[in-house]
Amino acid sequence: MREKNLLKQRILEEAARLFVERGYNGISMREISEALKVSKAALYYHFKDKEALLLAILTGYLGEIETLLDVNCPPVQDARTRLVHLVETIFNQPLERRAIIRLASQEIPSLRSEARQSFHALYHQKFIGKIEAILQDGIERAEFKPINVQAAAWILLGMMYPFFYASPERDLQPGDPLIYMMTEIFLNGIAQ
Amino acid sequence: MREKNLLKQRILEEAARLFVERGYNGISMREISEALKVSKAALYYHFKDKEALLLAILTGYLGEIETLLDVNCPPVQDARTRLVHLVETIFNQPLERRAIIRLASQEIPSLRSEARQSFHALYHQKFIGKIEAILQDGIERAEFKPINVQAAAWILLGMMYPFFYASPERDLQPGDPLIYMMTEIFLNGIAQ
DNA sequence: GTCAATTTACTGACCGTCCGGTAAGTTTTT
DNA sequence: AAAAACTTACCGGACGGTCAGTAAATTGAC
Repeated sequence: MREKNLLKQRILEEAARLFVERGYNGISMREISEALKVSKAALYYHFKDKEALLLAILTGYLGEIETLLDVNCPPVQDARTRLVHLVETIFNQPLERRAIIRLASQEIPSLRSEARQSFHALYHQKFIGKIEAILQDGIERAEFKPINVQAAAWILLGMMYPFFYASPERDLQPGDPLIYMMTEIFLNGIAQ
Repeated sequence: MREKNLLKQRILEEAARLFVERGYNGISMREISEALKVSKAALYYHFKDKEALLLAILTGYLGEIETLLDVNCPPVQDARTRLVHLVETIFNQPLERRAIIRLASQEIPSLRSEARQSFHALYHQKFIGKIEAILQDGIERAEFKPINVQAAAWILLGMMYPFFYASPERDLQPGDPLIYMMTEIFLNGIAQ
């Protein structure tokens, strides 16, 4: 039982790396299998098809980030503090993990419509919705202006987006002053 | 001469629409030709290969936006005004054109390395560089804090990024208060 | 504890389809 | 007539995906 599903985990990691680098449609199953030095059919033993592999990567990461956000931004503080912790939580993730957030929003159109709809709901439930909830809470506590929470969540996410690209100069380490700057810019903008 | 290159123009428009919708690697030459009701080979009469078609779309739009920015944000005003006009200029573009900015940053990794490098330079020269120049000017005029202009340009662009996706609710019309809000958030954040 | 039966975790060969791209011929414009 | 603007027919190869087979691990009857 100790080493069970070792290959499955390696497939998830390597495929995530490659999809982030060159996009879902830019990577073939053959390339993934060759990178792992296994047969292509081995991928299909662990995942029904290519789309299932992508979905496993995305939903797996969404689960991770949901847990982290629930732990780091519980609704027991003021909304400002919670937003600061949310941004910090995201940038505490290594760039290769963070980049999966970009992969998700980028590759949603690549999913077949059934999977697309259900994944879109999950993405909102486990990630975007958390941001919107904090913003809504801040408005009700009169910490923030009565803004459009959906749009505000997009804008906050958008500010971070450039730092979800795998590139050394965009790899902000925890504590980088730019993270602080981004948070301040946004919070000052929406503060009541 | 009147109708010269009529098909070429239609190819550029239809391919842009499809690439924006499903990505460069998600659209085949056959699909583009079928959408235009011409043969696939007709595309190859006007464009050397698929990559040349993508590059023509991207560089064509970069040329457009460069002209617009040079006209609307000349270096004869304060940096704040120029940035306001820059954001307005972008949102004066119809969503389907704006979305090409996203296409560019998204599909740069899909280009073969030679084209990738030269296009990356062009992208900087005609677009990102303009934003950085205004920011640099604002810093020198002591309008803005002495920030990292490259990162600040990314953040400004990032804030707009969610509105570069083709979706009705993200289609900000010129004059939408959200545009004003975005600009204010950013400018307040970097103002000296 | 042994050993046959079954399940797990793969491999190698192969499938039909679609891909980007081309060569040669045909129609249309000048 | 000749150049421009296509179409038709085709190519080799890569694509996602499947299938039969198998070595190794696990299980269960005795």
